[in-house]
Amino acid sequence: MRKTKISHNVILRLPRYLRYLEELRNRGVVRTSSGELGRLMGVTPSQIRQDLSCYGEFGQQGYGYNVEMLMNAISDILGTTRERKAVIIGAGNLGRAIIGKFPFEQYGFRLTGAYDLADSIIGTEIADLTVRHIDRLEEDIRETRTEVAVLTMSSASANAIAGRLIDAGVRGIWNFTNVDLTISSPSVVVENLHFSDSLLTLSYYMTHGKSGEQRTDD
Amino acid sequence: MRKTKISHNVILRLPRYLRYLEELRNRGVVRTSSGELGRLMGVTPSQIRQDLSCYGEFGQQGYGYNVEMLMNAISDILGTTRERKAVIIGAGNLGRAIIGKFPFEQYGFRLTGAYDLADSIIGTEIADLTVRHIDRLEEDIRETRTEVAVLTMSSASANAIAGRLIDAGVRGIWNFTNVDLTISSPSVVVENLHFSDSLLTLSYYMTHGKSGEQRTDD
DNA sequence: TAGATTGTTAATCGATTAACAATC
DNA sequence: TAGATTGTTAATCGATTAACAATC
Repeated sequence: MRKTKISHNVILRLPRYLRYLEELRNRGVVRTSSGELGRLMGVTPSQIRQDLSCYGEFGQQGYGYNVEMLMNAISDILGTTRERKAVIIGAGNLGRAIIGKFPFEQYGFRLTGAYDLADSIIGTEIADLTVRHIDRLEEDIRETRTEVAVLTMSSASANAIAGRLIDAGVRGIWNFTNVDLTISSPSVVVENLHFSDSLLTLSYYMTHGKSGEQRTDD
Repeated sequence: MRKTKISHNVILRLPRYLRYLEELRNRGVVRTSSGELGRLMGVTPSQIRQDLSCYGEFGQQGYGYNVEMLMNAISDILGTTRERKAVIIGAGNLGRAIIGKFPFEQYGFRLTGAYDLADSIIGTEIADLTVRHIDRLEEDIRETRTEVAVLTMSSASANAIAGRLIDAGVRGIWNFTNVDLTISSPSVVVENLHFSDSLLTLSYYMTHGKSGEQRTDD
């Protein structure tokens, strides 16, 4: 049964399923089951079956799931099968790391431009991109019909740049800056990767122990 | 009333509260309320009060919360008030970005070492750290009693390195590699920052629309 | 004082888990 | 066929929201 409203939690688990399925495939495993996958991932078989049932039927009674098929299904659900053009704003170390190392193509993205405003960086080549001046941003986005922007510049200008991007037609923002963007347009998707929130979570669990760990003083 | 078992969701919201409180303080706001903060953040006042009540009482009836005081309280809950030594493994672009830009001190961390295995990188200086050969890892960690490691090297060696780190005494791992670490020790805390999961989530919402958005064809 | 807002208890809502008939 | 495992419905569990007495 396909659900109309799918919860955020389900969606957050999909990439993880994909990751583990990939691992199975790389090990040469052809077929799996909710039981096996659940054991591997530390989740209940029920949850896996429930999650998948939001999108259709991908298994077979008595058999389980074909690893390759399920991977393809989830990839498709995640939308990696359509190509989306992306630009990256900020070509400092973080921007360069992402341009150079992150496998955008694997997830259906294609990086078509990198922008910065430092003269020392503009014109330099990273991977096969030439860093351009940020003044070109709107023009380029409109011309190439770019849907996605990756924000790797300083937090200070994040909201201003986000506004410009959206005006130029960008529909999705992958935000590495440490601020929550204030965006009025309800159809624009923002995905935040707040390093500091993540480190604070680590700090919390180191301070308090995981899962209500009992404190013993001996 | 202080809760014994605090849910992960609550913990994930704490850094965000802190972020918004900081913004208020920077705007010169001295006092706030669950109502105001909730409007600002897009959460219910009830949730804020419930969340905070897990840790104690921080407000005053009829008044609300003192911004500075609440910030300090949450910082303390998150454990940023104790100093933790950290090393970073992998001094490529991502590692350098983090070493150079990330304000570890603000969150109670102090970066004491950077490691890599490329000869071209070893010995170079980043911020005020000199990159050392990864062979020194265990010795240094033991000597300095380092609690935390940041993994910014390639995914391939992540699990092997994690094992060495834990053997040497590391209790917390901030994992930027694209794999889930398999760690047996139950007291070791791992916080993952999987770039690819994040981008796939963006991809999902761009494909399906946010919050069950209705599709109209005209 | 009157108004505002807390902390907490109760009510609701949603997500996870368990159970099981269907069937490969 | 018998065993395994699905997809789905029902039961449980937990998290969010609402309500309200306490009180600044």
